[in-house]
Amino acid sequence: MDLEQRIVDLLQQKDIRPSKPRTLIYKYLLEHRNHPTVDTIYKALQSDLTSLSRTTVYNTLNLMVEKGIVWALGIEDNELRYDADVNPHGHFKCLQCNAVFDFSFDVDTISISGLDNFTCKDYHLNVKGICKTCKNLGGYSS
Amino acid sequence: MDLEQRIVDLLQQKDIRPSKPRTLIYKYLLEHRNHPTVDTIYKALQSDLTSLSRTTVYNTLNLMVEKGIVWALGIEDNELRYDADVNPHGHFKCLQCNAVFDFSFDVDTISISGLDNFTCKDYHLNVKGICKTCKNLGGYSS
DNA sequence: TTATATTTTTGTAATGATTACAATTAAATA
DNA sequence: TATTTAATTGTAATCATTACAAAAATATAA
Repeated sequence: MDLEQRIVDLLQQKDIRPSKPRTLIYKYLLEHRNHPTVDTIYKALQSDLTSLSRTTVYNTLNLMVEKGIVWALGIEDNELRYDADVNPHGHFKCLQCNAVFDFSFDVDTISISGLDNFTCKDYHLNVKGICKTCKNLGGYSS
Repeated sequence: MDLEQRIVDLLQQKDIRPSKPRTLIYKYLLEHRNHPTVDTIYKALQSDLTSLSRTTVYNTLNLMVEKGIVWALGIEDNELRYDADVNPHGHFKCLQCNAVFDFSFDVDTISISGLDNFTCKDYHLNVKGICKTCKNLGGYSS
């Protein structure tokens, strides 16, 4: 089964009617794991779907976040970024070069206190610091 | 030593000149741990400092975030919230009542992969789910 | 099929948080 | 005191996001 069909199946399974814009937007997210913004997605898809509206990108992403198949990331604090990976995972942001790196962590190993009897659905770990490359290049004190 | 003086000392130690607005804003954050917005802080301090400008609140918070004594939280996705607690800690957001709860976790117990040779400065864990109260009240399926 | 109802998409206008900027005020230094 | 520097203020601009109504597409019923 090809990718397009698998996307259609997933959307239907999540009660999202698989229209052309929705399928394309989700496909873009699957194929671009660099946490794109609404504008990036909108501009990238204009060649495939000339009639596409920016509002549709917003509507679609909001719907998918609501249905739990997309994450909205508050990495930058002026605009949201989107991620098709909804498994527990984290984002490291380098304070020097501002690059964002994905990393994985094991939820079960975290000893959390203060959430007894809470139902936890998704975990998102944000870490800030200096990435390997910037460390090697030097120039950052402390 | 009283609170005011301890705030002045902290600010000076962080190379922030302890002006009246800055001291008051930081004091407000210390005494209100409910992740206030810029507007909440601005309105609350108007009675103490009638000349206070919204821009000053923005400038001050940005400065303190930069100096590492305040966190900017992307809990709501339309506006930033601020937190004087800069120790590793997490925020739980209830998907039903939208309340935000602080919780603590032990950084050292997390098994992270993908950040070898990265310098990690601060850790922030975001969890979404259903809080204890909403669970007891029921009405949320799945 | 055809008609009707519902959902989706679109484009423009409005909203609202945040920043830019220049003028004013306050504080530090000589 | 005079002078330089830093902080504060208020207004205007920016820009991501949402509201809304019209148009288009899709589903349902006769």
